[in-house]
Amino acid sequence: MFVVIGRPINVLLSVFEKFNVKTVTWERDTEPYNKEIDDKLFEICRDDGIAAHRFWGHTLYDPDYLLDLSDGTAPLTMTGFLNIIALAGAPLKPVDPPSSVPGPPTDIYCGDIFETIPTLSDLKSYGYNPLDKTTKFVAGEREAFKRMENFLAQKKRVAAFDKPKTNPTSLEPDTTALSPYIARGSLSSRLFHSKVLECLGETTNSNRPILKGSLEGQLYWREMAYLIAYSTPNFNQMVGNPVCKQIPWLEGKEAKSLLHKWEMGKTGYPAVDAAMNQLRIDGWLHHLGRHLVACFLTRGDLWVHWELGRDIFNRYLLDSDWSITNFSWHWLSCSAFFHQYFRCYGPTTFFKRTDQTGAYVRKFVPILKNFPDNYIYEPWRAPIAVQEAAGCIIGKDYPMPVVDHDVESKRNMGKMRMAYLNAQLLNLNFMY
DNA sequence: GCGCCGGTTGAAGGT
DNA sequence: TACCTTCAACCGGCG
Repeated sequence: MFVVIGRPINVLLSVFEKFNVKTVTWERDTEPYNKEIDDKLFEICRDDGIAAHRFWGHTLYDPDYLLDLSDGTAPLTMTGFLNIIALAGAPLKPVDPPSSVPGPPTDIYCGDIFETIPTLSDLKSYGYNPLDKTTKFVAGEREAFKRMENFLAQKKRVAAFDKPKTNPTSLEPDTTALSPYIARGSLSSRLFHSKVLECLGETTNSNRPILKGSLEGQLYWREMAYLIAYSTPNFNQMVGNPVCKQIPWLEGKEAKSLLHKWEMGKTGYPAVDAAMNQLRIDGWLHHLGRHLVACFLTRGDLWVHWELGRDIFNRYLLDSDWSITNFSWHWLSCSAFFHQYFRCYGPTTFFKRTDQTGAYVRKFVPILKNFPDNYIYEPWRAPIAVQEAAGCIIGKDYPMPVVDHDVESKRNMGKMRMAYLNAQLLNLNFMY
């Protein structure tokens, strides 16, 4: 592997010239930035008489094929998406790796090119600004395969897997935690899909219903997010995004201050703060933990713009993924796909379902570790004597709640109602 | 235009 | 324990 650094088209052109390249193959990508490079490169190859072969490899299906099957418009519900999948047939199979590849050219220097894979420090001089932290996720394909095989060896767990029922407060991930490997390309979605079916004794040809919460269903959620992200203009923002509800979120100074408290785990709600601390420490957070904090930041409590929360997620998540992260923030903020804004996650109640003693909070907000169970999710309600005994005074050692959830969540439901009404009025004005 | 239905994962209070 | 209803009452798609 060579790593070449610079503006993609520029460095590729210099490599083409240097090695007198006749054929180029590459993997296509759905994100706007890569789409533009893909198309430009394809044109350049065509004009220069270089054979160009580009393939979809990151998703189960060729997104253009799925769009053709759905009249050019991506379905906005999972049910609609699965109808398209029923037409599309089985996903592409993973391809075996080649048994051998040609050796590298001997003379490889052409500008900023690394003969071995550069380290993060090497990249700092190019403006890359990595977080200075360690993670328990070891990088690489070997590790990805090991984790996948370990999970798939638990056949009952694989067969019974139902994402909404997994435990967000488990101290070890209750889900596969393969997302960093899939997002970064260490584990192919097609390989994982075929291994899951193999493990369940299923074939891609049988006419089984696909359960939305199953492992297979999860891969189809990913696929749907990619298709929508691929085919929706301005999908990474609210303005100019045709599927996104226009909602008057907080954006300025006030939003920045609330956002910072949220990011740093200082909202005063232990469940929210524990989840945000895990996000920053581990670079990973359970799906439902993400739901809790994303709802809290946006429509639930703080009314901060989802784009700001999305940026924080992308900074810390090892599995950050342009399509999926944007899709999910639409969902949680009730900006698209999900509209039942009156269903709101409770910052003091949601984690209690799976963790009555607050073990998760005690791990990730250790200042609270000596609070009794009945105050662990609302420590400000503890009598001062209890706070003193726990060695943590609320308002001094740990913040008071940044907002009153009972008041703000109700008020925000009213704001959501108004925003939806305004959207309808705008549509009417447009029509008449 | 209207009504009906389904929508991956809420909370609280039931059986 | 697993499932039910109610609460505030949404959207998009379909007939």
